[in-house]
Amino acid sequence: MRLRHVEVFHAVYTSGSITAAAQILSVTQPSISKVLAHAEQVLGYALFERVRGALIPTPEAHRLFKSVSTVYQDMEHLRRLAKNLRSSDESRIRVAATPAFGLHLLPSTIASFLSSHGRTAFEIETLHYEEMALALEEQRIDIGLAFDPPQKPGIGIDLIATAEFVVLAPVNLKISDQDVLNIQDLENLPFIKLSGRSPLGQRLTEQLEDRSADLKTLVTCDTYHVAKSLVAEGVGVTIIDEVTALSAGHVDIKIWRLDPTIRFPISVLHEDSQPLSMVARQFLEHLQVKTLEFLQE
Amino acid sequence: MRLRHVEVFHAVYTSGSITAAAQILSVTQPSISKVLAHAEQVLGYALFERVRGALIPTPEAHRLFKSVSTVYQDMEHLRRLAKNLRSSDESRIRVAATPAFGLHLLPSTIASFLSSHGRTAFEIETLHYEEMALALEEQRIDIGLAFDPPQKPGIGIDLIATAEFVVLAPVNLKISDQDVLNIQDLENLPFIKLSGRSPLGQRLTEQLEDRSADLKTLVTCDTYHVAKSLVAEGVGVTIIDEVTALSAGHVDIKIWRLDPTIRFPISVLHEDSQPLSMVARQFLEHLQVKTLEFLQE
DNA sequence: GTTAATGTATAACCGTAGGTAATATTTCGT
DNA sequence: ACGAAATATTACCTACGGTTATACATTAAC
Repeated sequence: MRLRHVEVFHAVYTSGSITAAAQILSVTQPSISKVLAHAEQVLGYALFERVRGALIPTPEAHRLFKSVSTVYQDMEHLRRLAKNLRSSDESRIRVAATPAFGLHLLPSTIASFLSSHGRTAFEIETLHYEEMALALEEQRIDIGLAFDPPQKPGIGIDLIATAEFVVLAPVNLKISDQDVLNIQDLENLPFIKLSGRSPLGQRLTEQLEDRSADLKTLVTCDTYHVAKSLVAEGVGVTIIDEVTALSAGHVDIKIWRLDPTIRFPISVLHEDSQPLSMVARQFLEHLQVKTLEFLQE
Repeated sequence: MRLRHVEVFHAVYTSGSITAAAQILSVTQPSISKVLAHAEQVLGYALFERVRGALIPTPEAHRLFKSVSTVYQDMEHLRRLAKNLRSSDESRIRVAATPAFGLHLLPSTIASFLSSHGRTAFEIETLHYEEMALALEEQRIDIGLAFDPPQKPGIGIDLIATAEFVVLAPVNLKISDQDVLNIQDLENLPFIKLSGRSPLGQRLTEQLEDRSADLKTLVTCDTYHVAKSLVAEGVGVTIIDEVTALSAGHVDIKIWRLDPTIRFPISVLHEDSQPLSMVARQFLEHLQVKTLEFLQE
């Protein structure tokens, strides 16, 4: 069984038709017909039942598909990695960040870094954590910036700062006279919750459970800026990371500190086996300074 | 990057030489030279440094190798699966069992099954659990027989019996006047421990820790029959599954029941998506009956 | 029932990746 | 200096996977 057989089988199985598979793989239909027939011949059994023009996968095809899929995906992964290894430009920094950083802190940091380090090229992506780990493995990015990322073999994590959760509420909503709130103060207000899918959302959910807070969750979302916008619209209150909270555009919103505080790390991710370039390390220094400044406001 | 590039790169990287790689892949040396050169050409960077005849992997090669390995392994897995799907003989039963079952209970069960079901063909393998799960996925076997197997997606587990741990001691060793022992009775004796690598060994280790038993472990081993042989040789005492304990050849060994008992399941594994043949289901019936008989002795 | 539309199979042809054998070249050990 | 061992180069061949053109089968439309 050749790789081409795998690719063709995968395309035919997922598209359900030889003609469609041909389009996916950008070749002509007879080519697919022939390769598929050849595959069935070397395997010794049929992969599809040709019944009245339609292709129906045989039981064997169903069994094969799972394994074929992983081979196919791994091969894609390998191809991307191989491609990204080609161009290693020491004066270019490829950064990925979660949306929380990407929308404000990272751009302003890059702007000030560029003013002192003239000709450095940047590539920026906003990714969620899972894709970030993959992008690092594939060498598509040099550095990732995220809250509280889970450990992964082959990926190094450097702590650059810690931050805390804060409460966001519409500016006209009077919750308390104090400048700090505790979770109980929020119990009767409409609450906007961070999804448990992200590491940070998970950490918050755990903490809320530990403190047996009984919040009235109205909306759940996984991008922190969305939660912030909802608050600005007056939908309800939320508990959110400081970085998003302090980002530009917080008219109509009041920020309260939380008591007791819930802290979390801000970390930089990079591939263990790939030493960072000199510029990249300088940038990380700069990022740390700017982050600390930003949080002190 | 074609699959052939992956195969050739993998062979050269692992063998460290083009000539050796050619032997592994059963082709001639010039072929490898050419394919490797072609791979480097399409990738756009060198994979090996040709320094005085020797091939030294470049940093890029090291980075690629990990991904290449998984593609390679997945492809092997797929090829075996594809091959095993070819020949599905309804009158043949392919069974794998851990050594504990394989050495006595399984052979005697098959013998008695054959006397009533004339022309059934059997294929038997003894495997540890991890390989068993793989063999099921690859359709190399129809049924697996194991103690307390961990759940795995796609693999069904049927309980056929439960058994308990017993103490084995050399026949001349006087431990207690009772017919049952508790763990504390073993505390000053040389102990032979089951490795925590197998599910059963792990379960035992946990139980011993829960009961804070302070045993003097002299030898650790992962095949239960080895522990039994060590006891027969007078090396020490062990706690072992009933099935191994009751297997043939237990002269020189005394079996004690344990109090309180530690029970564990005996289960049959099979692929969820692959319905068992009629004969296979009859065999499982038979196996269950024989197992229960065996444990009642 | 004929026709149009859509999808698959077959035929004839072709370029190239990947195989061969034979030979040159390089480096190491003695 | 020379033989042994590994890699590179050359010339050649085969078959896999591509092409176009066309035949065939099934469904939908009228």
